[in-house]
Amino acid sequence: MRIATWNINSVRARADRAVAWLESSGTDVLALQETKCKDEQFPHAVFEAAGYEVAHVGRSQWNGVAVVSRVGIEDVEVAFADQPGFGEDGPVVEARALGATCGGVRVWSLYVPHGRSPDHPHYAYKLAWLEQLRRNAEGWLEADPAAQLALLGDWNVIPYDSDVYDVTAFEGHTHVTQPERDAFFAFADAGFTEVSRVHVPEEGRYTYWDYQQLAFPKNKGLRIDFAYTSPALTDRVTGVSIDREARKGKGASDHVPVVVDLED
DNA sequence: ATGGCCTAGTTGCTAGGA
Repeated sequence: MRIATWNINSVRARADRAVAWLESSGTDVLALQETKCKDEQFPHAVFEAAGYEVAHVGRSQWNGVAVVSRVGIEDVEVAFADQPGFGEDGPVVEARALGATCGGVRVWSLYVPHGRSPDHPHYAYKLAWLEQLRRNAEGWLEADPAAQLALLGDWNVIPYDSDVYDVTAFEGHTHVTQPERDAFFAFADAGFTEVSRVHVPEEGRYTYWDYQQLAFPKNKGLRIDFAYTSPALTDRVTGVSIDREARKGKGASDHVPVVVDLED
């Protein structure tokens, strides 16, 4: 089975591109982030015509996450327990996490809050969000140590200095602060393995390139999209790839898919 | 090659992204 994660940066603008990629890559389950639409606006028909079922949560033009699958979708959750919210007029739970069981694997599509700047309330929200997700993940493993869990998504954290083209460009910014990195690595402490690092250990293998200033041709990117797997699922992983071909051409998302292969 | 921001809504500017 082949599973993947991709921040699509508007599913309405790129539904055809996403389905073409699903078919050409032979992907069975895809976690999408930043669909940027409400549920009723999601282009279901485009995916269904290709044989994929869709579970989506989107409440506005912002955020939005989905799981699409051709091996079934069961037990959909549109948030994790006690998922922190954000808002000027009181916290509102955003469409940033969706869980679904596909082909026996519990897949979570995750869009971690950006943080905006280290002194912005969004930054505290980001840390709280990651901590509460990690508590849930620990609980899922505690309840079933043999659970096959995949935490897939745009983590909005640059774990190592080598995961950015020039770390000095991020001084004073989010993504590289120690609390964010600690929150990211806490999932490893909880028993999960970030399998893209295992199979794609080389530096300069980014998953995101800004649209501006020829960032992609110059390979001035960030590595911020990751796949954490539980021990039982890690045992099944045969390979991981980052499909930078998907960044090419007019109309590309600024992120590319991270693909995880599992033995049957 | 891969090419000098993009998307959607409150549209002709603004917010958000990283």
